[in-house]
Amino acid sequence: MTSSHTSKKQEKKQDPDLPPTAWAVLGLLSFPGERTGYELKKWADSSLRFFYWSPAISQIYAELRRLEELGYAASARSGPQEARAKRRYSITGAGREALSGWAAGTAEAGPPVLKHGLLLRIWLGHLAEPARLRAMVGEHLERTRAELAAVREAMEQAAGVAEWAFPALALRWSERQHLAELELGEALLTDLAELSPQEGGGGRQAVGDSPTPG
Amino acid sequence: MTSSHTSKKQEKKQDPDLPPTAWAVLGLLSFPGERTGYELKKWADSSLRFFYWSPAISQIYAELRRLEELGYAASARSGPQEARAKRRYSITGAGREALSGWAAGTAEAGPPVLKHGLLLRIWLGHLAEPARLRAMVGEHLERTRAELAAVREAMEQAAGVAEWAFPALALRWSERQHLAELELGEALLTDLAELSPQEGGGGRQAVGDSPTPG
DNA sequence: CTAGTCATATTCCGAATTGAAGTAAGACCG
DNA sequence: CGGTCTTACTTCAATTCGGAATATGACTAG
Repeated sequence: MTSSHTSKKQEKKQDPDLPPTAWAVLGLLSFPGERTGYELKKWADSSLRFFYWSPAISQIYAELRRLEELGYAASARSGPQEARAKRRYSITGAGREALSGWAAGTAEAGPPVLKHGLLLRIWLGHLAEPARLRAMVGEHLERTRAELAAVREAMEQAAGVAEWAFPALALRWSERQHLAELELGEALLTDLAELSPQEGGGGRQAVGDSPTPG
Repeated sequence: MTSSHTSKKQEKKQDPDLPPTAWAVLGLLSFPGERTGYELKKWADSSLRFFYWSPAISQIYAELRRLEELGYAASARSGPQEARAKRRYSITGAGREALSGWAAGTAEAGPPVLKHGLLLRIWLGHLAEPARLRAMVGEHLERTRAELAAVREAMEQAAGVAEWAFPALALRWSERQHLAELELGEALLTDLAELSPQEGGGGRQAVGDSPTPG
C-alpha cells in the first residue's frame, strides 16, 4: 500500500481528471487478476485496440506508475522463486471506486475520434491517379477483412466467460463496425468509379479487378 | 545517420518522413487559393475532422513554419492596402510534388484508428448500472445525429464545385459512416437489453443470472 | 552444450501534439 | 464611445507517443 506521506493531499474529491489513457489502463486492471505492464499491452493490442486504440507500451508503464502514486493501483515485485523479475499490478479499492465514478460521468465521453488515413488520401484524390485510389481502397478492404478476423478471434477468447460479458459486447460492436466499414469501402469504390470512369482511351486499366457479377 | 548539412531547401530526397499532420496541412493548402493559418483551422474543423481529426491551431501554425522551411509552402504578408496584417500561405511546386508522392505511397496508410469513448465505457460495463449504460448510448445517438447534420452542411458547401469533388466524396463517405454509426448504436442498445433486461423493481441485478433462453 | 534468436519486461528520450493563455487589431452594435 | 466579437498569431508547459536501448530467461539448431 502507498501509505507514505507524499504530501499528495487528499484526492478524495472526484476523479482527478486523468487522461483517458489512465482510465483505460485502470480499466484493464479492473478485470480479475494481476498483470505486468507487458501483459497489459498485449491484452490491449488484442482487444481494446479495436474500438479504443492501444497505448504505447512506454505510456502504459508511465500510467501504471501514476496510478500507483494515486493509490489506484498496487504493485508487487515477483519474489526470488520466480525465474524472471517482474512487477505485477492490481487495482485497489480506491482505484475501482474512482474508475466507477469516471465510467458513470456523463460529460466526459466526447465524440468518437476517427483518424482514417485512407480517407485523407481520398480527400486528396485530385493529386493521384484514379486507378491508384481504387487500388488503395482495395487494400483497405483486405486489411479490414483481416482485422475482422482478428476481432472474431478475440471474441472467441471472451466467449462464455461471465466476467468478460461486457468486453464481449464491445467486440460484437466492433465486429459489426468492421462489417460496416467493408460496406463503406465498397460504396466508396462505386463513387470513385462514377467520378472518374475507366478511361478506355489510354488503355490504362491497372487495377485488374473483376467486375462484379450481378 | 542523416547528413549533417542542414541547408534549407536541399531536401530533394524523398518525403522527409513528416508526421501526418504536416501532410494534412499541406493537403489543405493544395486546394486553390491562399489562406491564413486561422482559415485553415476553420476549414479543418468543418470538413477534415469528420474523417481525420483537426489539429490544434498552434500545431497548424507550427506545421506551416516547417513546411515553409522545407520549401513546400510559401507565405506572404498582406500589404498595407489590406486592413488587417496577416500571412497567407500557398503550396509550392515542390510541395505539391512531395504531397503527391506521399499520397501515392502505399505503405503509409496504416489502419484507421478509432477512439470511441462510449465503447470504452461499454467495455467497462461491469462497473456501471445497466440503465446508465443505456442512457449513454442514447446520448451518443443524439450526438451522432447532430454530427450527421454537420456533415451534411459541409456537403452543401462542397457541392457543385469541381475542385472539391474529392472532398465531397470523403464527406459522402462520412455521411454513410455516421448513418452506420447510428445503426451500430441501435444494435448495441438491443444487445445491452438482452444482457441485462429491464428491472421492474429497484434491485440491481448483476451479471451471472442470465435468463437468456437457449 | 552453445550460439542465436525469440519472447518477456522495462526504461529512456526526443519529438509530436495539445490546450490554454496572452496579445493585438479590425468589425459590429448600440 | 465603449464593449464585445471575430480574426490572426505566438508562446509555453504539460501530455503523449513511438522507437531505441537494455536485460534476461527460454527455446532451437547444429
